[in-house]
Amino acid sequence: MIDAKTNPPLREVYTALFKRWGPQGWWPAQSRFEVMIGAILTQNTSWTNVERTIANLKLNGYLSLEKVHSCSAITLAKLIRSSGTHHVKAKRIKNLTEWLYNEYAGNIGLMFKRDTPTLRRQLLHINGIGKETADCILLYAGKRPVFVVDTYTRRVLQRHGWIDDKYSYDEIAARFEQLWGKQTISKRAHVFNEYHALVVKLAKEHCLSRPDCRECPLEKWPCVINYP
DNA sequence: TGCCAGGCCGGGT
DNA sequence: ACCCGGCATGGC
Repeated sequence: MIDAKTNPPLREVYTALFKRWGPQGWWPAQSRFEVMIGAILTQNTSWTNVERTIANLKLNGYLSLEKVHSCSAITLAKLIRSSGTHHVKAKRIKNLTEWLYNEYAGNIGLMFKRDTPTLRRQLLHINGIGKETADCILLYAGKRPVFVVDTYTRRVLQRHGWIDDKYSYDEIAARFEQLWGKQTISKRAHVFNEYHALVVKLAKEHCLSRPDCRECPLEKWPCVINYP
């Protein structure tokens, strides 16, 4: 007996989303360091505000590890003001760069030679980097096959009755990761990259702005609860 | 105008 | 083990 709760159609959902919108080209950045900074800046913050910040950092020549590491947290905070909670985020970014220098001599290439479980554990030890931020770095800067679970992912899954709200981050990620378990690492990384980006697109451009959900790519799987 | 955005931490039960 | 306030800007 297969019910949607224990066996949600996550593969079919991916197919439907990808067929509808195609590849999303995430993460929008020109370097791995830019991905890492962006992952912290976007915590509870809209991407348009982060874009402003990234542009400002670039304009002032602060989009390099060396520069960010050598400046003060106050200086950095002023530069990233448009992302909100800037004093908190300046400290978090400094924590990250300090760790990069202490652990990897400021060499991001060296850092990404680590295996995924070790690297994830290390990232989670940095104050200001939680599971989603760590996984964004692993997936979008490191091409590791980890699934990023954000609030949009939870909402979409809940809305269709595929999870209840007590599911942990790791349990949800494992559901996705297991479904592509037999694929190669690069194939999984590619799918998880596009999948997360497509969920964000679905939530932002459909579910949030159109509660009626007409033309929804997931109309084959009707919503069972109202969108929160 | 008030509410929210691609979270996370620390202190309190 | 949960629950909650704080952080803070810019867009609708």
